[in-house]
Amino acid sequence: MSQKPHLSIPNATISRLVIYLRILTTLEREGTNRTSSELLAEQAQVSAFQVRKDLAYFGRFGTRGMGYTVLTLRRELQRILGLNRRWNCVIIGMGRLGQALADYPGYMESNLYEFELKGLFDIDPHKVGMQLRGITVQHINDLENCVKTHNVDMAFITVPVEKAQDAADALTKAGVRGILNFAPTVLEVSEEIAVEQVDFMAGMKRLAFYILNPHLKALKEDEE
Amino acid sequence: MSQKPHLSIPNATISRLVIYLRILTTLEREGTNRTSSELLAEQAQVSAFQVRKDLAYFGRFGTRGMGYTVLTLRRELQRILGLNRRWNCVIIGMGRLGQALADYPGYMESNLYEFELKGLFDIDPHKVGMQLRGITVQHINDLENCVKTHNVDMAFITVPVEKAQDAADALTKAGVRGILNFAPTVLEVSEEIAVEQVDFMAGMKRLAFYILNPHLKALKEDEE
DNA sequence: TATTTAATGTGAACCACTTGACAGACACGA
DNA sequence: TCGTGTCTGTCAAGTGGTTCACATTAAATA
Repeated sequence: MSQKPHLSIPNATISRLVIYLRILTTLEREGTNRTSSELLAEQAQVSAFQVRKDLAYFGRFGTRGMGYTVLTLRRELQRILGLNRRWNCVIIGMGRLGQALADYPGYMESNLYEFELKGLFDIDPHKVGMQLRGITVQHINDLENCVKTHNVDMAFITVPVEKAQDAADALTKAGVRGILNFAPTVLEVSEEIAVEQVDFMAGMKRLAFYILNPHLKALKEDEE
Repeated sequence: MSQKPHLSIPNATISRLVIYLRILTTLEREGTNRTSSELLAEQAQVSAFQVRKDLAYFGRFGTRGMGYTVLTLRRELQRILGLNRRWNCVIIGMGRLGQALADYPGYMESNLYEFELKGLFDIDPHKVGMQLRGITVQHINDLENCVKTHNVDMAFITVPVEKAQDAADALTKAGVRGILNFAPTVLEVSEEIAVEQVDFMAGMKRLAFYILNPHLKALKEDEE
């Protein structure tokens, strides 16, 4: 029915919802109509309890005795995660990683379009003016203007680590509501701005630890 | 003193250790000699209790009344995480992302060298033979040979999502002990192989949710 | 050497998340 | 239409991680 985020929802639940959605999208593409908490659990490598519990935070989506309709549950998860609307994005930092992200073809992966790049930014005058996917790289000074005119919701920070906090500050000032931070540092931002971290070097280091300590095998994922 | 991983150590603790290590490395570079749980906590955006508890899983590294010696604690964390040795790595999938990773300059970031690329692989004959950072791209069939001769510890999977499980299977067969998976899918691998996920699209989707539900502001990180 | 100060290390309390078990509800078949 | 089987939704129990308070210990100073 309606969105009813109770008192609190585990962080890990959100990560898993993203995984369930991915599985459902694949099932749908394969032409499967029905599924169950058991099957979803197997694919996501969690328990069936967990799947049902995760879904229960947001409502009732199945029919007892029958399981879930793939199409319906996929739609519901998409709605819950906010992926039934378009999210306007910008990239800050047009180094190698920023360019790769700008060129990434998979932003509009589902039937409903999800993420759209509205601007590319760098501080280096040599980078300004470059064209990527039909978008011209602008100077960081023009960020605020772009955010206002295009209603930008979120930004990806792909600048060198020592510039990441500056980028976050500029984004805050410009009025962005969420940041996906690829720089290996903990950003300081105001309460109202959501931050998610994507850090592959940290992943490598965790991996090193778990290879050395196999008995502490990761019990769950999170993410990122 | 010695590594003494008790019964179990929280997953999140390992993620935080990586962050503490990063902070200590920066402090050291800035010439700071001493620090405290309070200061580390502030930088890592966790509580001082948490810092001390996390460290306590592995031993005693500070002096009461004084705090921690940056140099010592940095070394200890490096040892705990297994970053005082070299890790031999390969990349599977020489698409855009694989190439960017191969070209990444920061693998040897600390005084002790940590990660070293020993091979690059792809299934596409057009990619085989390419040179990146002085390494020649090989066909996936030569993976096992490379793993054996170079004592490869871990691999990065950067193939398209539908090929990721095949890559994981090949790596398992070749005898790799850890996988950093960039493909948006949950890999099925044997118990003994550690897997860490790096998934920026999942990060974007979580971000969308948290922008829509600001009151559920992420209380901690885990990265992924 | 005694005293003071300061910040660690840790056992216990607390809280949140996961696991479990089962009642409830729906579809299907007779 | 009634009975049966099945799988969801959820309340309760258990586990694991975080928070807390404080005793402990080391350095500095007189």
